[in-house]
Amino acid sequence: MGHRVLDVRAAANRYAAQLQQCFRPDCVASYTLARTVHANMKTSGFRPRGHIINRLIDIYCKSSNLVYARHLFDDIPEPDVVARTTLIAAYSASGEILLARKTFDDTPMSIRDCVIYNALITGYSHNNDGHNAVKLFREMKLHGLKPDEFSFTSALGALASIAEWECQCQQFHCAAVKSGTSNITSVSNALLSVYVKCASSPMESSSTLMNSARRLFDEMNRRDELTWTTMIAGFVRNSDLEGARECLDQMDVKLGVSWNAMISGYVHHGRSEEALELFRKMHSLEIYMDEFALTSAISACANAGLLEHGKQIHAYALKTEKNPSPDFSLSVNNALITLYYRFGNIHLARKVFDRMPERDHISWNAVLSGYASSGQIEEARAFFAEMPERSLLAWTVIISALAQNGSGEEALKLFNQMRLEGFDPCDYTFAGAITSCAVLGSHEHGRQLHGQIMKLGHDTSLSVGNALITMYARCGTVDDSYNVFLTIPYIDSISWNAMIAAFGQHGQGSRAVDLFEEMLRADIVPDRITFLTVLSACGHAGLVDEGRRYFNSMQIFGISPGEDHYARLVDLLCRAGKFQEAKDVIDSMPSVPGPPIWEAFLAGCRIHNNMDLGVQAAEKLLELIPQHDGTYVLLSNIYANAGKWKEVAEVRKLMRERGVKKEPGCSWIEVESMVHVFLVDDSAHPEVKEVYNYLEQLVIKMKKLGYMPDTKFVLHEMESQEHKERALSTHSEKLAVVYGLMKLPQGATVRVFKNLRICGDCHNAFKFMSRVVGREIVVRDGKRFHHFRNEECSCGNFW
DNA sequence: ATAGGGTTAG
Repeated sequence: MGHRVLDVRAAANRYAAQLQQCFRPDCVASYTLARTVHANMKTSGFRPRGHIINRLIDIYCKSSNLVYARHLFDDIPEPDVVARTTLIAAYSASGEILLARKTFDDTPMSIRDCVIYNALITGYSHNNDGHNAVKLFREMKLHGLKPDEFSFTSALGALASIAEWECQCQQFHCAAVKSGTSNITSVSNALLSVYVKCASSPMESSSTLMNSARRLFDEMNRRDELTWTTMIAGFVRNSDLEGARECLDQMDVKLGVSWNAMISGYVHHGRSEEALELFRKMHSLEIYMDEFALTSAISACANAGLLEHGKQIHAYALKTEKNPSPDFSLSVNNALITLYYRFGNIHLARKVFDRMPERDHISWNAVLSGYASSGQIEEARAFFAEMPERSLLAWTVIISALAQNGSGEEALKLFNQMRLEGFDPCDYTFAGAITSCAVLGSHEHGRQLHGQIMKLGHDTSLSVGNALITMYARCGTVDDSYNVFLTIPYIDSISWNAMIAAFGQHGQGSRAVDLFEEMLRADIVPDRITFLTVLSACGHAGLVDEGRRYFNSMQIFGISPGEDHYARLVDLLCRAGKFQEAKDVIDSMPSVPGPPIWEAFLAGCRIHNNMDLGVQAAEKLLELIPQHDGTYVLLSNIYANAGKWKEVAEVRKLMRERGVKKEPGCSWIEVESMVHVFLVDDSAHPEVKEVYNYLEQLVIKMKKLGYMPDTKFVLHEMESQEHKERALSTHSEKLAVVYGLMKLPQGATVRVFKNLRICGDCHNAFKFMSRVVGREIVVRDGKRFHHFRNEECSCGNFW
C-alpha cells in the first residue's frame, strides 16, 4: 500500500517534469510533446489530478487546442480555481467572452480569488468591453477581495476604451495609491497609458491630462522600456513629435514598438522623410522589423511618392518572410496595395491582393478604391460584386466612382439598395449620391436628398457642400449653389473651384471672375483646377483679355501651365476668332501639343466656319487619336456648313471603316431629369423658342443627310448661329433633352415632377419634340397624362 | 492561473 502511494507520487513528479519541458516558445512542439506525455499517462494507468491536470489544460489552451482542454476540464469532478482561471483566460484570448463569463459564473463564490477576477477583467478589456471590466473590478472589492497590481493594470487597460474618463482616471489613480500598487511599474504604465489616451480625446482638455501624465512619469521611481514607449505613443497621439523623439533618443534599449510608435507618428503627420530615416536607422542597427514597422515604412513611401523605395521594402519583406506569422502578410500587404494603387499601378496592387493568404475588409476596400480612383469602372463594378461583405466604405466608394464616371443612374440604384440593406449613409455617401444627381441633372431628386441631409445634420459637411454646389449648378439653379456656398461653415479650395465653375457654366463669366478675385483677397491659394475653371469661365463669357491675363499670372502662384491650361487658352482665343494668336500660343508650348489642344482649335474653327484651319486641325487629331468620334462629327459639321456634302459622306464612310463606336445611349432617368431642367429653364428664358425653330430646321436637314442627330451634332450646329455663345452656356441641357427624347423607346412615358405645371411654352416644346422624334410623346403631370403628337395635343384624365 | 506598448482603407 505504502509502495503504491510512493509509486504514484514518483510518477506524478516525473510527469510534472515532462510537462515542464512543454513550455517552449513554439506552441506546436509543446502541444505534440504534451500529447505524448498525456498518452503515456493513459497507458500506464496514471490518472492526472490536481496541478498535473491543470498543467495539461494550460498547455492545451496555450497551443490553441481549446476543445481538447475543455474535454479534460469536463472530466474533472470538481475543477479548482486554477483550472477555471486557465480556461477563462483561454476563452478570453480567443474572443469567446461569453464562454469565459459562463465559466466564471459557474465558479462557487467561496473559491473565487483575486486571480480569477483578474483573468475575466482582462478578458473584457481585450474584447473592448470596458464597462464590464470596470464593473467586475468594483464587484471584486464588494466580495472583500483586495485588487492587486494585476487587477489595476487590467482595469486601467479597459478604461482606455470607454468615454467617461475624466473622473475615472483620477479615481483609479487615487485607488492605486491607496492600495499601495501605484509604485509598481506595470500599474504606473497602465495609468500613463490612460492619461495620454484621454489627452488625445476631443472631449478632454489635453494639456491638463498630458501634464498629469508627465508628472506621473517624473515621479516614477522605476521606468522600463514600456514606460518610455507609452510616453512616445502619448506624445505622438497629442501631435508633439519633438517630445516623442526626445523620449526615443533618451532610451538606452529601444523596443521594436518604440521605433514603430515614432515612425507611425511621422507617417501620420505627413513627415515621411523622417519616418524613412528612422526606418533606415533601424535597418543599419539590425533591429528586427516586424510587420508594423514595414507597414509604416511602406505607407511612408506611398505618401512621399517614393515608389522605388517602397518596392525595395517589398523585396526586403519577402526576403524576411521565411517564417511568416499568419497576420504578417495582412497589414504589410494592405500597405503594399495602397502603395501600388496610389501610383496608378493597379495591376501590381491586384497581384499582391491575389497572392494574399488571407484578406480583410481593408484589403478589399483598398483594391476597390484602386479601381475606382484610376477610373477603371468595369473592374470596380465586378470587384464590388465579388466582395464577401460590403462595408459602408465600400458602398461609398463604388457609388462615388460610378457617379464620377457618369453612371449616375446605377449609382443611385446602389444608393437605394444600400439603404435597403440597412446601412446609414455617411456624409461621403451622400456626397456620392448628390454627385449622381448632378451627373443626371436630376434636380428634384437632388433637392430631396438635400432635405434628408439637413435632417440628419450632414449639411455642415464639406464634401456634401461641395457636391451640392456642383449639383445645383448642373441642374440649372446656380443661385442654390451660391446659397450652399455661403452656408457651409468650412470651405476649401474645392468649394471655391466648384462655385467659380458654377458661374462659368451658366455664362456668368463676370461673377466667376469676381469670385476668383475674392478668393485671392481671402488668401486662398489657387491651384491648377482653379485656373482651369477660371479660364473656361472666361471662355464662355468671351472675356479674352481677362483670360489671357490670368493665364500669364499662373507662374506667380508657382503653377506652370499644363496642356489642359493651354487647351483652355487656345479655346478662349479661337472662340474669339483670334486664330493667329492661338497658333502662336501653340508654338510657344514647352511640349508637343496633344489632342486637347487640337480639339479646342478645331472647335473654334467650327464656330467660325474656318474650313481650312479646321481641316488641318482635324487631320492632326485623327493622326493622334483615330478612334475619337468627336473629331469626325466636328469635321463633318465643318464640311456640311460649307455645303461640301461629298466630303461629309467621306468622313462618315471613314468613321464606319475604322469602326468608331457611337457614344452610349441615354437612359430613362436622364431623360426624366432633363425634362425637368428643360421645363424650369424654359419659363426663365423666352428666347428658347428661337432655338427650337432653328433646331427644327436643323433636324430636317440632318435627316435629309440620312442620319439621326446626336447631342454633339446639335450643340455644334447651335454654335454656328448668331446666339452661339449664349446658347452653349445656357441651353446645353435643353438640347440634351431633345437628344434624350429621341432615344426614348416607343411608348415610353415622360414623367414631369408634380410641382411643375405644363403650360403654354412647354406644350409647344413637347409638340416640337414629338415632331423631331417622329412619334407620340406621353408626359405625366401628377395624375394627368398629356399626349403629344405631331401638331395637336390631347389631354385626358388617367384615373 | 492573471497585466501594460504599435498598424493599414475613403
